[in-house]
Amino acid sequence: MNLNMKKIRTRFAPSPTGFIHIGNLRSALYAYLIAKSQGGDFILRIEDTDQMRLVPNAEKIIYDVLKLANLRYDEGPDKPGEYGPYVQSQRKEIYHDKAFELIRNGGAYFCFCQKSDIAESKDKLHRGYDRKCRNLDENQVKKNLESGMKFVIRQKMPLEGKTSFTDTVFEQITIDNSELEDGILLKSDGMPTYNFANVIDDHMMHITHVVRGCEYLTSTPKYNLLYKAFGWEIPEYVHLPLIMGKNSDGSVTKLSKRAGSVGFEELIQDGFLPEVIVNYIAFLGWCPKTNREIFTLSELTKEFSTQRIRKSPAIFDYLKLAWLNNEYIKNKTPKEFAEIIKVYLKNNLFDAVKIAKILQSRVSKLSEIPELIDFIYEIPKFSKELFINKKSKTNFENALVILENALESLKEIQSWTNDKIYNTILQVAEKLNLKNSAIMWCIRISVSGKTVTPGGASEILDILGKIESINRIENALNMLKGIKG
RNA sequence: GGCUCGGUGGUCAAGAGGUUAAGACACUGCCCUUUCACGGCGGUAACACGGGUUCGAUUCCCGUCCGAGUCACCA
Repeated sequence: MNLNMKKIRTRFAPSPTGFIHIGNLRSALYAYLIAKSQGGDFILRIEDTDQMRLVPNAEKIIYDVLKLANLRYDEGPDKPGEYGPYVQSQRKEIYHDKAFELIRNGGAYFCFCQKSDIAESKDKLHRGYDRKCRNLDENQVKKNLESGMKFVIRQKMPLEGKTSFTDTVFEQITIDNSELEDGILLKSDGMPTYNFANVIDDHMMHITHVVRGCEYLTSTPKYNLLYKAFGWEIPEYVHLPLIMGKNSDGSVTKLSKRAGSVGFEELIQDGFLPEVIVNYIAFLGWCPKTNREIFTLSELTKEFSTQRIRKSPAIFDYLKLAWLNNEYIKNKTPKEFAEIIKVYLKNNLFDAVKIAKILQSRVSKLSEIPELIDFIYEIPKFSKELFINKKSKTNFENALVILENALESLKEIQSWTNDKIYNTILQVAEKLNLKNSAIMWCIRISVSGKTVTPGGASEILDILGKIESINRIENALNMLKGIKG
């Protein structure tokens, strides 16, 4: 790194709306990666200037999500730094001062129009505010202010010319100034709009790289005009391609509550591992030089480069996320996985590590677990038709013989281990001159009551233990004999 | 509608002025097998369209079409 270069500082600036959706989190991730890959700082700032949308407890959710995702910030509301406070509602005075400074230097003006008036003055094409107050004479402004009229402060846009800037990802962007509205900087409740606060804060917090979704691409010239009006240096922009969701009608739109409905916490609830979500979203809009797809956060930090960020949007794919989740699950030791699935187990009467082992290759979302293993805790009522299997050639008659013989041999087993159980079953098959799978099938049905189970017959017997296994097989036998068990 | 951006299989996504246009997910065939998975080996499937530039364009340029974003006292 060039020693003359400023230390990189990026920020994640969410609104406390009660949840963090995946698109936001990806912005946070990239901001983190950009800073950390070059030894920079990552800052958290809460943008709570919309008093109408405040959600109680929402700040905590932000902290929790970042913690789970392991995106550690160097400065934030709960981690004081040099440029606080890091919550916008606590910076009201700063914005106020800056807005007035802008009025003094001609970059902004008071507007006394009512919201309702403006709505009427808009033409059919929604061209925005008609700039009625832009040239109010000073005395009138003074009078209005003194009489306590509500006001708003608007940015004074150049009426002609163009504004361009260079984005790290999208390169040169040019917008006609005539497209720019005299947007509101300070609202009538004294709070700044995002458009104003983000510029003030990014500058005052020494943010060097503004990383955000490209929905902000076309409003960036407005911000640059603000920087210019203050005489401030414009930061580097890294606008990210949008993450899209598929709607039920097949159309594709920006990921939101309506489309795709993915919040980070929701995915966790669903049973996706936090590190998997991070790994997956890193690959939505970026990829490394190689074909490798599994990366830890610190590996991503080493590999990340803004040069490889794509411009085109990506659709969020649950299926691929599920695949990745399963890859991670398979890579864990049974003991590690047992720890993770603890909360999904009904009780601890059965060995969690053994259960973990049979689940690892079969689970893509943790939330699938209870249904997969319910039979362990309580065997469901099942029909004896389940004993009929074409492929293993089992039917009521031979099932009866199989179970009787298996029961006898299993009872003999002293050390109840998977290997021992497995070999015993093979011996039964040999003795009866039947396929292994015939014996396996009948036993598995007997102890699980299901045609599809995680794990095979011997693993299940191993988990259930000798007493429970024998008991279940006896019950099955009775059922086959027509005696109600 | 104006403005801005984008367009490689269904999805993610490499790629390069000349390639048999990678890889992954999904789908699918076979093998393995103790059901289902896992694993192994295969398969189907893509450069939106039309003009240029060029010996040669999917790659560069222009137009068309399609898609998305934005146009709030939301961020």
